[in-house]
Amino acid sequence: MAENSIRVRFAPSPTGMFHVGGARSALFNWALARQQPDGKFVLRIEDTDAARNKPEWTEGIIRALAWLGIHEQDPHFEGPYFQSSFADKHRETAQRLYKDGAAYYCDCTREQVQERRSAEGNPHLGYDGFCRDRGLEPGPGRALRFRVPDGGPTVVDDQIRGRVEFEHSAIEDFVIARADGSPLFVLANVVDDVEMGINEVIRGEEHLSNTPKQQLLWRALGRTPPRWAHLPVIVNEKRQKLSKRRDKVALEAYQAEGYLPEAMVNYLMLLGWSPGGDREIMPWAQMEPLFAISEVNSSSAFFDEKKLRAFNGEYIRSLSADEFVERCRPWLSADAAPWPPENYDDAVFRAIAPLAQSRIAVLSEITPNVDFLFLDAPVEDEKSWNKAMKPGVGEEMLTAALERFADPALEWEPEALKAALEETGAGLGLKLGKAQAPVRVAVTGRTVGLPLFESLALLGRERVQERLRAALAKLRAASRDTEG
RNA sequence: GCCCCCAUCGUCUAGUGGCCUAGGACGCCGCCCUUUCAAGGCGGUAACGCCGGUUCGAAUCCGGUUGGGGGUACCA
Repeated sequence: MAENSIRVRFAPSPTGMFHVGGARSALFNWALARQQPDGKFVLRIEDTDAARNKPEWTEGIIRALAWLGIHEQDPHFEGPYFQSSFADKHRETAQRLYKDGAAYYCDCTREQVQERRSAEGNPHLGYDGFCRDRGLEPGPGRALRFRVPDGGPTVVDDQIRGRVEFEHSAIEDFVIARADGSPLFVLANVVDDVEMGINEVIRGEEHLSNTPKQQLLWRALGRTPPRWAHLPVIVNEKRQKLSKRRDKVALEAYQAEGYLPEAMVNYLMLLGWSPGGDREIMPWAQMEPLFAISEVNSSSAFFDEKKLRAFNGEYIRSLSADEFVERCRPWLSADAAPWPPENYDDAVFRAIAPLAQSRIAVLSEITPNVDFLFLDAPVEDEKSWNKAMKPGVGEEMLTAALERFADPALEWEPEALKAALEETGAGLGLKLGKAQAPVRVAVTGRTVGLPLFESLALLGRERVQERLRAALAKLRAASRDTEG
């Protein structure tokens, strides 16, 4: 291990979904690791909870990281390690701390502490150090507590926040191992970081209050603490930390909607950091060398999906035609698409795709744009229908169009179709904008969509005529109903 | 309650004492282009929370205040 090279870590606990905040954290860490020839990004799965120990959770994490561009095969990647596999080391370290006198056993129950504190009139204060000097031996019901130094503060030097002081009087003698000997997060985390030679810890702000405790632990272990950096939290519209219960935080959810990883990465990097120079849309390769942890903002950032969408649209438009088609594939597949799989025609899709590319902001929107080509009948959208098929326009226009389209001399290609519809519309005193509406709804089911004449050309004369006739029939049936 | 963090347009940010009558982006609103809708072009809306100081000069430094947020477990 190159002694001076950076060793950062990303230490998620497997919960079955990958949090966007975690994603940003991972990205920041990754950039730092990649900036140095021997820099390492260590993935450590914090699976100490038995309930959080499903193998598929871990696979999900690795898959999500790969989606972001953080690949296991990259030489800067190390791991994954599993916290659970270091359990012996954790217990051993707890014992060492006890033997050194840095920690002591305590048999106070939570209730006892509460009672004593209430008696003092300070019910909100934490543990009171009752067992500090009782010299308790290890035994059942006895947890191990860290002896926080009496006087003075612990100073945390944070790369983002600067110097943060915590008075020791405000830090209780915290538990580092439960009565059953199992270690707590605060200990396990430090032991692992020590073991893995982590020299820079970059994590969410919610860990800032753990930091003085951990720094004390590093010192008690005779080690130099890492450099710390606490990232601002990502918040929702109500300015609360994003929570998986109430907010859309799963990276997988965004992926499923058709957000491109490039766009997500770009957007996430901008949450708390900026490359400066009025630049925002910037590929990862350019950001990576520019990123500096000390430039990260210290105030919380709202996760603005609208802006993410805009970025995504930008990235979609920058795709080549072929790439765009490939990226759309998951939404066209038999199990995802709403049409009968046998109706799908790749050549037709390839022909229409470029027209859709500038019109969608997330990939999943490709489906409603092209479904009319592969569905047996267009979707029924009442609002569209009512808007386009107004009396005096709908029936007349459809009738005229049908008549015009029946002319075998009419070339079935966009330009000719446009001219034809312009002409039929003019015959009814309608501009093209008005004239095309009933035809569009009859053929595609919707009032908005891809350019109409290309759509008609691709659908083919017969199917267009068929749909026009069906629409007319529906219209006439409806008017008979109202008259009768 | 206690500890800690934070504070520039609605949002993400640029800004590190004079270049700021505060720049960009998203959003929103107009206009242009136009077969619908987008895309694109042009233009507009809108911010340094408040009060004191320091200074010849503060968005930038200091103190306070207010307002947000995070943490307060034998969770991670």
